[in-house]
Amino acid sequence: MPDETNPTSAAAIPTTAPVAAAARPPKLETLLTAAATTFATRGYSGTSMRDIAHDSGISLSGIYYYTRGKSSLLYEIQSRTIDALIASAAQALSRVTAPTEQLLQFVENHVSYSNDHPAFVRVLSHETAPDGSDERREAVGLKRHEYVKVLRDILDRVRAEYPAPVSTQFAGDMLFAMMSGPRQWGVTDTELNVGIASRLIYDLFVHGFTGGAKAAPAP
Amino acid sequence: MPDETNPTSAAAIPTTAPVAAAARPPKLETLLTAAATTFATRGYSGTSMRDIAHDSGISLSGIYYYTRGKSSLLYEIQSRTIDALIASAAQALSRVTAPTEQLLQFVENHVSYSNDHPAFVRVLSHETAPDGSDERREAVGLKRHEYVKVLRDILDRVRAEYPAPVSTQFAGDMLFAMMSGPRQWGVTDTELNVGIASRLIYDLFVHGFTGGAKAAPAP
DNA sequence: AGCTTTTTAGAACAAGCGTTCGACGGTTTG
DNA sequence: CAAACCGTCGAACGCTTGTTCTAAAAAGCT
Repeated sequence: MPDETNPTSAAAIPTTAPVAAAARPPKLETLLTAAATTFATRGYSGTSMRDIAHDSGISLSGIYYYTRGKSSLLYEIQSRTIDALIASAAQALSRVTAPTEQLLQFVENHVSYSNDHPAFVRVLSHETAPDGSDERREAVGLKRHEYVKVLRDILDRVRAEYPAPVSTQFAGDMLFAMMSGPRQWGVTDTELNVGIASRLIYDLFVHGFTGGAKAAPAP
Repeated sequence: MPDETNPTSAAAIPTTAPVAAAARPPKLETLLTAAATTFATRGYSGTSMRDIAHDSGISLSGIYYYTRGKSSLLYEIQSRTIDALIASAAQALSRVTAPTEQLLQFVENHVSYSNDHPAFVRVLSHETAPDGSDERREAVGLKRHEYVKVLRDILDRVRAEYPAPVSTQFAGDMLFAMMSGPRQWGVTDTELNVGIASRLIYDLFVHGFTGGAKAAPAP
């Protein structure tokens, strides 16, 4: 009986495994992916366990063998996603040292991860469990804050080199808004290359729409 | 029997209305406000008609006297909001002529309206009816596009005066993302003055985080 | 006063919800 | 071979959902 909070699944080591063992992902993975996709499109409350069962190919009651329930599914998705995001960012940042270069790395990492796992990131940033009353919500919130803090520290270091018209906190939130967008309003073409998109966001955020030209309207 | 699609409610003109007639808003208004607030906090699917009944003080069945059903409630909220947003923006823009000044006016108008009616704007930008299959969804989408177009035209005019590193469409979406944020990530203090907040967004968007300084990391 | 129209609300409806239960076949263990 | 366990699923449970029905109270009119 596997538990969803199992750290690293002490599965039996296949010493002499069958040769043609297809390397298909374990069912928990399939389940979480299907759930994330459905949550992302229909919303948490708009998704029924029967929807997830249908989309994942697992029977309704079978889901409860792998997870404790609907809210646990959401928690697991959000928890894994923010963990992966933090780890991925840390690795990306270790490659450069200059503040502006680290900023670009952070943006590229976030955009890239969002592009690879759009459903998971969307569920992380847009959904919240109405029922899942626990310290779980706070646990996710805490890690999210940790991730935000990483960005803010970078911005502080950038600010030390160049003048900034707004606070670090405010600028950080705005940058997150840009990176998390756009599934709203005009909906910019999502198929532009990750590197290019990251660069566009970076340039717009750092230099502004007028590209650093001296121009301000009278208040 | 009032109809929700009634254009301007041909109510009887109170020629000699009772003197102490309390000027409390008509019930439809109360209903829509309560529904918008609940939709904004619990989400469309997470909100039950009984929730709305409770929050509005109107009985469950009484709601169906004023509206056709749940999805109609959402449509009415979104439709009224985008209409008001367009009208409000048009009026604000008529006050100035210079492109950058119009841009600031647009931002101020949007932020101000979002501050006055946060629930309505949130429902407009974040919620969508899963069931409300109709030309209604497209009707709202069309008007939304109209509103987006206003911003893009302004940006085009700004671009004619100053060089811009990104496309008008992309920049417009990013600006909307900034203005619609932040109910995510770090959650910037929402209680800062509307005028100041608008100015911060404007400055960050136009001049960038480095305030127009010459600085770019090596790619 | 009566009569008609507008507005309210309790009760009930079928459908869908999250979750649990008990049993099934298949593999591993003794 | 029997026993224990693992993974899986159909069926059912109690409860909530959006919506409708019916009737009674409130308001307007003559």
